[in-house]
Amino acid sequence: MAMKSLKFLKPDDASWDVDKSDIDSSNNTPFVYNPCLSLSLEQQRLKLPVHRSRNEILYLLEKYQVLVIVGETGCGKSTQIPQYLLEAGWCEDGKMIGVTEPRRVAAVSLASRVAEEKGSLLGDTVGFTIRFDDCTDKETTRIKYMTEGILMMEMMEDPLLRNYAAIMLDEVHEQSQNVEILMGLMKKILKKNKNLRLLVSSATVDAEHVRDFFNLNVTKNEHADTSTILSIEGRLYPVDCFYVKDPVADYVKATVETVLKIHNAEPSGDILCFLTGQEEVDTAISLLQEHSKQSVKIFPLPMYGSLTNNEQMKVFRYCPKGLRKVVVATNIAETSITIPGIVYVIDCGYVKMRWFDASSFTDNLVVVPISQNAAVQRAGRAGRVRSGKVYRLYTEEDYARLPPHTVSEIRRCELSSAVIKLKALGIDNVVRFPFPSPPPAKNLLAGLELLHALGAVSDDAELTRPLGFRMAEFPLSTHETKCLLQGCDWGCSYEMAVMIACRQVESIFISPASGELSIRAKIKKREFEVAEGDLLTFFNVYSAYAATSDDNKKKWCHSNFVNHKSMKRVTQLINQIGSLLNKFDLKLTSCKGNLEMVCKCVVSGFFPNAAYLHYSGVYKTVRGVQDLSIHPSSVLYTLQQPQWVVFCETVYTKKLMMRELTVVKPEWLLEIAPHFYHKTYDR
DNA sequence: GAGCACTGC
Repeated sequence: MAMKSLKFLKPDDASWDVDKSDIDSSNNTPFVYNPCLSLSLEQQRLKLPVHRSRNEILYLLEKYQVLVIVGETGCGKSTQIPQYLLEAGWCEDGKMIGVTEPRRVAAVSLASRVAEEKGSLLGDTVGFTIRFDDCTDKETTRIKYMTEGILMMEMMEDPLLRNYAAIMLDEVHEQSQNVEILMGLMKKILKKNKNLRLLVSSATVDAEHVRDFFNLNVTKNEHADTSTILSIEGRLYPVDCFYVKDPVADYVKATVETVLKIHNAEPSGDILCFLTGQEEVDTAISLLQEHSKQSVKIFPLPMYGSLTNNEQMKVFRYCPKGLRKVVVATNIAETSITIPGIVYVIDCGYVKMRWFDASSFTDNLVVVPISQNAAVQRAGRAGRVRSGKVYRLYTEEDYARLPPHTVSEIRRCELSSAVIKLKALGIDNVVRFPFPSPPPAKNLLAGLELLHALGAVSDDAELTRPLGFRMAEFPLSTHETKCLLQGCDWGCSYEMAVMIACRQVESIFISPASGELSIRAKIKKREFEVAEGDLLTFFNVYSAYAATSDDNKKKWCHSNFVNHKSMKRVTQLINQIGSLLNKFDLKLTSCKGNLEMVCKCVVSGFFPNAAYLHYSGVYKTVRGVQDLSIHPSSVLYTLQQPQWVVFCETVYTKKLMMRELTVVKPEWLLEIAPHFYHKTYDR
C-alpha cells in the first residue's frame, strides 16, 4: 500500500509543526520563481516587461484618475509601479502609495523585495502592514504594502484616504469580498478626493468591466473618460489545448491515465493536475504511487491546504534525477502558489466552492464546474517555463457551455459582516451600494435580517448604539462578535475570547491521518472533551495550555497532540481581542467556571443556529426544514446525542453537517432570543 | 467518520 504512514516519524521531524498561515522570515515566499536571479537588482528591474511601459503609466496617471493594469503575474507590476510613482514625485508632500494584496505572504514578500531594490531597510521607505504586524514608519514610509482588510480598516478611520497619493489594488481578479467592497468605496472616494489616483491590477479578464465601473464620464466623448486600461505584455508561452472526445465517467481515474499517457508520449517537463479536494488528491496520488513502484519513472506529490508546511514545500524542491514530477493539487495551485517547471496541466473541470443559500441560511461546500476564466487560468500554469500543453478532461462543447466568469465570492457568501461594515461607513442603503458585481438582494437582506436578530440594527435598519457600532469594528463574524460583547455584559468575555480565537485558526488539534499515532491523538483529544460541546472543549484545551509554563508549552503541545503554532496564534488573537475591547472601555473578564453562563453567552450570538433532535434521529433547525447531523470532527459525535444544540457553521458535502457544537436548553432560546423564536413559530 | 482557497488596526 501507499506509504502515507506516519509510523516512522521521529519526534523532531519538522512535519510535526503543523503551521498554515504564520509568516516567519525563513518562510520568505518560496513561491515566486525568478529566472533572472544571477543578475544585479538593477539589471533585473530593467528586464521586467513592465519597464517598457514606465513612461506610459506615468503619463496615463496624469490624465486619468483610474488606471486598470492588465498583466500576468511576473511582469513586475506589483513591485515596479509603486517605485515609478515614488520616483516621479507623487509622494513629495509626504503622502504614501498604498498597495493591497489578497494574501499576507504577498504583502510581506513584495515589501521586502522592493525595500531591497531601493536599498533601504524594510519598514523605512518601504513597509508593510498586516494583522499583528505593522512594519511601517509614520514619518518615512512612502510605499506601503498591506492586506485588503487593513485598507478597509483605514477607510473607517479616514474615509477620504488623505494620507495616500495613490492606491493600487493588486490582483483584483481574485474577487474577494473585501475587494468588492473596497472597489465600491473607492468609487465614492475618488469623486470626493480628486487628487487621489487609483491603480487596479487584474489578470486579462474583466479589465473592461473594471474600467467602466470606475469611469465617471457620462458623455459619449471619450476625451472625458476618467479611467483607462493599459496592458503589459506577459511572460506566458503558448499553451496547446486538448479536450477529451467523450465525457469521462471518473475524472480521478482519467487524471491518472492521462498522467501515464503524457509520461509515455511527451518529452520531459513536470505535470500539474487539478482535482477538487483532499480525498480525490490522495486517491490519485496512491494510484500513481502504485505505478511508480512498477518502474514508471514518475514522482507523485500531493498539494492541498491542510498539508503541513513541510509537506507543501516538497513540490518546490527538485525531484529525484530521472523522474518526472507529478503534482496533484486542489485549487490552491490555481492562483495561490506557483510551482516552477510545470509544462503539462491536467484539468478535471471542477472546483469545490463555498456557496451560501439565503433561504436556508446555510453555507454549503459544493463541487461545481469551473468557469472558462478559471480554465484559462489553469491552462496558463503550463506556459510559464516554455510552451506547454493542457489536457482538459471535458469535451470542447462542454467548455463552450461553461459560465464565462467565476461567480464572485460576494455573490455566494453570507453577508452580515459586509453589511455591518458598510453601515458603519455611512452607507445606509446597502442594496444600492455600487458593488462591481452586486450580490443578490436577498443575500443582503438576509444579512440585514441576521443583524437585526442579533440586535445590531434597529427596526428601521439603523446601526444600534452602542452594540451595532461596536460590532462593526471587530474582525470576527457577527455571531462571534455578539457573543464577545454579550460576554462583557455577563462577565465571561474572557471565555468567549478564548473560544472565538480557537475558531480562527486552522485546527488546534493535530490529527495524524492514520496509524498508531492517530489513535493516540484521539485518546488525548478525548481527555479534553467536555459534555457541553466543542467550544467548551476548546476552552479546556487552552486553559491547560495557558497553565503550562512557557518553557514547557511546546513539549506539552507535542505530547497532547495540540498544535503549538495554532496555540501561539490563539494567544495573540486573545490579546488583540482584548485591546479592541479596551478601545470601548471594555475588558476581558472571566466568570471562573460558571458553565451555564458561558453556554448561554454562546447562545446569545449563535441562537439563529439552534437545532433539536427530531424523533427520526436527525437534527432539524427551528427555522429550516433540512435534516442536519453532527460532523465527525465534533466531540459530540461519539457521545449520546443531546436534545438541543447550537452550531457555529454547517458544511454540506454528502449531507448537511453541523460543526463546533454547544449543548443548550430550549428555554434559553426563548429567554435570550424571544423576538427571534416567536417570529419563527408564528410563520 | 471528515476538511476548496484566502483574510481581519
